[in-house]
Amino acid sequence: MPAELRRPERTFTIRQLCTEFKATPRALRFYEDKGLLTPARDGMNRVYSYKDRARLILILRGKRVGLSLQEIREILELYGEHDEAMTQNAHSLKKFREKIVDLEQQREDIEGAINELREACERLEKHLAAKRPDLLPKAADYDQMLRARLDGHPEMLGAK
Amino acid sequence: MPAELRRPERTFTIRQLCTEFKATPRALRFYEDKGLLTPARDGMNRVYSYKDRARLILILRGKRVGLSLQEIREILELYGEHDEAMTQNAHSLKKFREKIVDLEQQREDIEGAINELREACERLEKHLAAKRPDLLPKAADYDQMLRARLDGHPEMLGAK
DNA sequence: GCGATTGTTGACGTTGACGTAAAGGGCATA
DNA sequence: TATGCCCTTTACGTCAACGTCAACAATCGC
Repeated sequence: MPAELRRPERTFTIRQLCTEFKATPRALRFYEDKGLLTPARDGMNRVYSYKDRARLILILRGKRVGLSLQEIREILELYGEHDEAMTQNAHSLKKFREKIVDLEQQREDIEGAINELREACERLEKHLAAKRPDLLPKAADYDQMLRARLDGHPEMLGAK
Repeated sequence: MPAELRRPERTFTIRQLCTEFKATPRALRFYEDKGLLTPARDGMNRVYSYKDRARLILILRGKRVGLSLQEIREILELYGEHDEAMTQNAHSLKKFREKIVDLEQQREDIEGAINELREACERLEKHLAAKRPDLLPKAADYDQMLRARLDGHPEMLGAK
């Protein structure tokens, strides 16, 4: 991650975050509406801190693994005030454990789905290779795709 | 898997499948509407074959990993007529490969999310243990949850 | 000063995946 | 015969997660 981004006093405009993470302003405002983000203001304009940016990363990842905004908010709130009503934290704990079980199941499902898709691809390739080899996509296309994924945010690869 | 369920001539009512997989009749009819299922009929009533049940399992797993019904249908169609328009299959192939990359990313995300949730749980537990040990859930609860998951469909554990 | 760009707040529209209610048929049990 | 229960279809409702559009403010370059 570039040192530039790590400087705690660094701030971001809504558009900067949007282009960085391929989101839309509407989405960020929506998250704010739902209480997942609370950027500062400069007059009317939103000013996102480095912490806000970190939260956004968590939000987006949460979404990718199928969490609802509501669930994501619960998780984010854990990083906030630690000395709230304890019963609520006990409740969070329970829900988190449930979610872990959920995610482990999901991981298994994904393994299975990947395997099935791989097999389906193999069958399709054989089928195509036999009858219409001209339609076979080049291996380069796949490379291209992979690179496109990694290009965007290399710093997220090992992000904690 | 009980031999009973494997007998190819075995059929199921809508309600049987619903209770088995915790779905609703509305959902199954909806899938049928969208072309993902095509059960036989006995008069007006739907009669699901063993194959229909297998498709349903695939549908539900597809959903769990975040596939849309549309995408699931494409996959299911692959198991059907193999000699359709080849260009369409070439298109499917491309989309499948994209989906695989997608799922691999998702798997990474899930790993990360699980780790974070585990850490969060640990922090919470320490916090609670220190201040309100009475609120700590028993380990037995977690066991209970795990068993509840596995109870339902033991045959799905190794399902292909 | 003017247009372009980027920002703001509503308010309404959209899409996917169903839920729900209405209206009815078929069969069993009391 | 009536009371349930489960099945059917058709049609409208809902919820999340935004998209889209309108109307307006602030700032930048020229």
